Amino acid sequence: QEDRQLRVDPRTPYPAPLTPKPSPALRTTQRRIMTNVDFLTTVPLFKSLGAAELQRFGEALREKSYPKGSVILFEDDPGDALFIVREGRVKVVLVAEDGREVILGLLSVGEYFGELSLIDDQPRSAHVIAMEDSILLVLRREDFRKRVEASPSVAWTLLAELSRRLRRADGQIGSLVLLDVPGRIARMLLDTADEGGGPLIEKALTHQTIAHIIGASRETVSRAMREFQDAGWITTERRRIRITDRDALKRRSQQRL
Amino acid sequence: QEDRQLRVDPRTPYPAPLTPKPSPALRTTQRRIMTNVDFLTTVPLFKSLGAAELQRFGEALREKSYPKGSVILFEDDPGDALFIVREGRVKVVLVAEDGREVILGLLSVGEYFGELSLIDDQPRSAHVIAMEDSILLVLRREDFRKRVEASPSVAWTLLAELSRRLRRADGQIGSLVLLDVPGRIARMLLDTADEGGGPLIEKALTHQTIAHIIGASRETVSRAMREFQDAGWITTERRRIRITDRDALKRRSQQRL
DNA sequence: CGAGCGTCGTGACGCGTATCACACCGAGCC
DNA sequence: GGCTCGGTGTGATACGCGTCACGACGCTCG
Repeated sequence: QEDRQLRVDPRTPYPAPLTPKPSPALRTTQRRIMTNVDFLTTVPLFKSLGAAELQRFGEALREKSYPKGSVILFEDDPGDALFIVREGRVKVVLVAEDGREVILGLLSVGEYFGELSLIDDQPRSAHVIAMEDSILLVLRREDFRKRVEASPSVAWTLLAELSRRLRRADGQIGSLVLLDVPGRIARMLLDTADEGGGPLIEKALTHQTIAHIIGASRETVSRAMREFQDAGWITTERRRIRITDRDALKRRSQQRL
Repeated sequence: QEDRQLRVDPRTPYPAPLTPKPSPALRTTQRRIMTNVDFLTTVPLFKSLGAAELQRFGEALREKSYPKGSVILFEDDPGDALFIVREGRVKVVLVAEDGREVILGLLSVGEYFGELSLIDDQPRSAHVIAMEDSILLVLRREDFRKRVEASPSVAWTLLAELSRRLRRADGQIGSLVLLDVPGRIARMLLDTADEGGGPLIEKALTHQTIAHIIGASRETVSRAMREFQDAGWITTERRRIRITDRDALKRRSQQRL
C-alpha cells in the first residue's frame, strides 16, 4: 500500500490535484529575496551567460507552483517546455501498471528537466512529480531555441549535462545487473556523498525513496542499512546519513562489480 | 566459462592482443569502394554538413583496425578521441571483477562512440570491444573541437544523439527494475525490431549476447525464447529472429511495467 | 572426415529478495 | 493527551533466476 500510490492509469488518481492550485505551504514567495533573473545566475545551465543574455532568458520565464505530490508532467505526453526548479524538490519516475516505481532522478533547486523533449521533439520519457511544494520556472521551446541560438555556449553546457546524466544512467544499469542490493546501496551512498562534497548526506532520504532509486524493496533496504550501521560504516541521525567508513563501503560496492 | 572471458583485470588477458595488429580477416579494405569522405556522408552525425566541411573532417581522420575480441578502449582510461565504425561491430560493456558483463550498446557501421570523454574530459565510462574484425575512424579531440566550432549544426546533432541514448538508458533501467526476464526480452525484441524497421531482426544475436544486454543468464534467455517460440510469438531461423505476434510480445512486456 | 569450438537445450539445486503481516515509534494536530 | 500518519524494524514464506552440470547439434578447419 505505502508505495502503491500511483495506480493503473497514472493520469487519474494521484494524491494531489493535477491542476496545481496555490497551496497554503506555498508562501515561500514571501521570504524570497532573489529575483528570477538573479536566481538564473546560480543555475549551472546559464553560468556562461552575461547579464544581458540572462535578462533575455529571464523575460521568457513563467513561474508555476505545484503542491507536494502533484504530477508536473506525464510520460508519453508531448512536451515543449523546460523546467527549472526554483523551490522544492521533484522526482523523475517510471511507474509500472501495478504501481511499482523507479526513481530515475531527484532534482532540487537549480536543477532542470524536460530538455529531452525540447531537443528531439519526442514525448516525455518519464513522469515528474513534486516531492514537496515546489515552484518551477517554465521556459517554452520557442523561447529557449531562440535564445540558445543567440548564446551558443549554452548548447555546450547542455551537452555536458547530458553527458553527466548518461554516465550516471549507464552506471546505474551496471549496478542493477552486477551488484546485489547492499552493493547498490553502498554505491549509491558513495555517489551522493561525492556530489554533496562531504561524507554527510543532507537530503532527507527515506528508506522507501532509496529503495525506489536502487530498485529494491523498502524492507531489504532497511535490513541492509541496519547492517551497515552495525558494522560501523555509516551513522544516521534524523534522516541524515554520515559515512564513517568510506573504504568499507567502497569495497562492498565492488564485491561483485 | 563461456561468459567468463574478461578476467579480474580486464587490462591483461583478453583473448586477442591489445595492440591491434592487422589480422588476415581484415582485407575488407580490398572490397572497399567508398573513400572515407564519401563514407562520412552516410554517418548521421555529419548529415548536416556540406561537401567542404565534410572534406575538412575527413582530413583529420585516422583509420585503425581491430581484430575480433580486441579491446578498443578501457573504462577509466583518459580519452580524447571519437571513434566511428567504418567496418565491423563493437560492443560497449561494463565488466565485473569476476568477469560478468553488461552490454550497454552494440554499435555497427556508421555509429560512433567516445563522445562523452570528448565533451566532459572525464575518463571513459566503459570498455569497448570489437565483436568482429573492425575498422574504425579516429578523430582526436582537438580536430573535432575545431571543426565543430566551424560547423555548429553538428553540436545539435550530437545533442539529439545523446538524448536518444539517455532515453534508451532510462528505459533500460525501468526494464531492469520493473520487468522479469521474459518481459525484458520481449521489450528488447520489440525495440530492436523498431529500429530495424521491420519485424525481422537481422543482427546475429546469440542468446548469450541477449543475456548480456538484458542482464540475465544465458540459460534463462534460452528458456524464455523457447517459450516465446512455442507460443508462436516469434520464429527463428539461422540466428535471425522474426516477430510473428507483436501484440503478444507487447502485452508480455507490460505485464508488470 | 573427424576434431574442436561455439551455441543451444534442459534438469536440479540453492540463494537473494520480494512479499505479506504486524509491531513500534515519533511528530504533528485536534 | 490521544489520534492519525509516515517512517522504521523484523520475522516467515515463496519464488524467480543464477549457477552447475551435462548432452546435442552444427560449422570450420586442418
